[in-house]
Amino acid sequence: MPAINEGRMGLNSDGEKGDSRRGRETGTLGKLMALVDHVALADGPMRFTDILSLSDQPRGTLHRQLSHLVEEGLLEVDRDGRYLIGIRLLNLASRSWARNEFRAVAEPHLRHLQELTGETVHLGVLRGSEVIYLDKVEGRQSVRMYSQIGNASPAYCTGVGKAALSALDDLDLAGRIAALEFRPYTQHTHRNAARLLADIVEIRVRGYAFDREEHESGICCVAAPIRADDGGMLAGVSVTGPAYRVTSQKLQQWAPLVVAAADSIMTDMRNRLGPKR
Amino acid sequence: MPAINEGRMGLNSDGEKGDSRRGRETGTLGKLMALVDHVALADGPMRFTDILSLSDQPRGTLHRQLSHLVEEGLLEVDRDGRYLIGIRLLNLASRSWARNEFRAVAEPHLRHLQELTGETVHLGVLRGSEVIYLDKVEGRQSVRMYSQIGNASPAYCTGVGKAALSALDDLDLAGRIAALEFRPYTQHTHRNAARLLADIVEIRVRGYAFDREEHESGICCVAAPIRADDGGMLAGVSVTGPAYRVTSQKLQQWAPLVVAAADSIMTDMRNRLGPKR
DNA sequence: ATCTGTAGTTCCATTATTTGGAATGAAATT
DNA sequence: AATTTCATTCCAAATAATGGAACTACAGAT
Repeated sequence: MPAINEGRMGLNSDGEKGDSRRGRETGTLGKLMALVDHVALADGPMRFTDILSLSDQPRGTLHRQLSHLVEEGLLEVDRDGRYLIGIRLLNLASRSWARNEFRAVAEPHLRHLQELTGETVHLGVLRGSEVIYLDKVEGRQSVRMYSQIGNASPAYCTGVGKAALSALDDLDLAGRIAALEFRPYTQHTHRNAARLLADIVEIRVRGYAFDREEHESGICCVAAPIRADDGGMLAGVSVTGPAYRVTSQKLQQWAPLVVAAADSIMTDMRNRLGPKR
Repeated sequence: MPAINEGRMGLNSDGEKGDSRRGRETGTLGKLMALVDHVALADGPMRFTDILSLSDQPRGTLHRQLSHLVEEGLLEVDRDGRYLIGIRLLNLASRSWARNEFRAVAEPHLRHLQELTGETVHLGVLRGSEVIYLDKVEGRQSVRMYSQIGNASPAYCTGVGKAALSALDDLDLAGRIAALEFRPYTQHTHRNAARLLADIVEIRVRGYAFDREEHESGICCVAAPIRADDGGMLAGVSVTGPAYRVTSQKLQQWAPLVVAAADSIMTDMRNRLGPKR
């Protein structure tokens, strides 16, 4: 089965602004991180002038900002003076991943779910109106494992994303949906808020979500929401596979397993965090 | 300690080429990233007061700084108000990794090297006096796949690190070594600059480096340097395995293969970058 | 209930950093 | 050689960060 990632990376993170524009300004940091985003979202290395045209800042200002980012290792310059994302980010991220408690708690359950179903299992957290994949367990180890982890996908057309959205209260949900731009990745992608909301209502009743080729043709999944105790964090777990193998019956059959895995993760989180402190 | 640089010390502490110096002139960003580092390096979530005791800043200042970092997603707060590394970093890092040209060019060669030797192959880049692992190809291991990617290890006691150091000119090398703190990870770890320098001289002559349980007991490797065209970036490739399986003979036997892989990667980089623009 | 200590948050005049227009370099292109 | 494009440096003015202190919240002890 072809990986669910690689070629699409440039596209899927493009359209939507991952998090609704907060009224708050973070001053200097916000401006700098916006630059990092520009460089991260670009298809390749960017020249000074490329960035200048995207950011509405004067030359002198931009130049110093980029210099600072490079000095801190958040960006790098290649020998042609073009800007790239720096590897310091990789280092920071690997730490954040290795020490992420939620991920560590979930891992055995993901593995178990993978063994039960034989298909790929994903763990993703909701961030704004995107899902960021925190972990992935595949059957036969294919190589491009890391490529999926850390990837962002739109919440409205992925199983994990819709499952997580379904756990939001109406107000919050409405806010995030308002920030969406519905982009037709496949013939089955929801085209508007009404269709998405109808789907989410069903998901709330059922307790689990389906994605039948909504994000990528030929890829289906069933997913269940994971609610954090404090409600601050929402996540989801899913079983994903190619449509020719993962039939509707299979999805139905796996749904209780996925829900059970999600519940186990929630329970473990509560148990681990409760007595700890 | 035999002075390779006694008289140069004054010079290279001033030299601004290597970024090993923490002479931060990045203003606000530098202070903020130092906080991110503190949180990233901690063993677990940190309370406000914990960070306060590490950073020498007033309460009010620190509070606002942390707020900004959280708002930008570089940090997160858990339900107890403790600070963690944010997943936005994971997302940025996955992009930097997926689009890293060097990694992409090297990958097939790493895979080939893995097949030839049957052991684990690493690709790492030198950053200051640390090595950050960019990629890893394992034989059949199922679990710890990306635990290594993005990790930083000291350059002076890893194969990849020593190989990369050996490609530096004397001045730069002296500067980075001056910044080192020799920590005895194992019985075989170099304890001082003299021993390390002697090793590096040998590596320069041979063209490849050994690590015989210098960083981790029971783990050996052979590594070769990868010099970037512009000299700005240095990297290394290595074959690593457990000492009981990876004997000295094996290391010797693999050395030419590792060097050949490194050379192929260099060639490919030149060919890809040259005509491209 | 009150006191006391610890942890976290907010406020605002002062201070230091960032800003941005314009001038200067440095390369390509004509 | 002249022109255009791109990148870098400078410095007065604008703005954002600073830090001391006052304030809230909560826990445990008296």
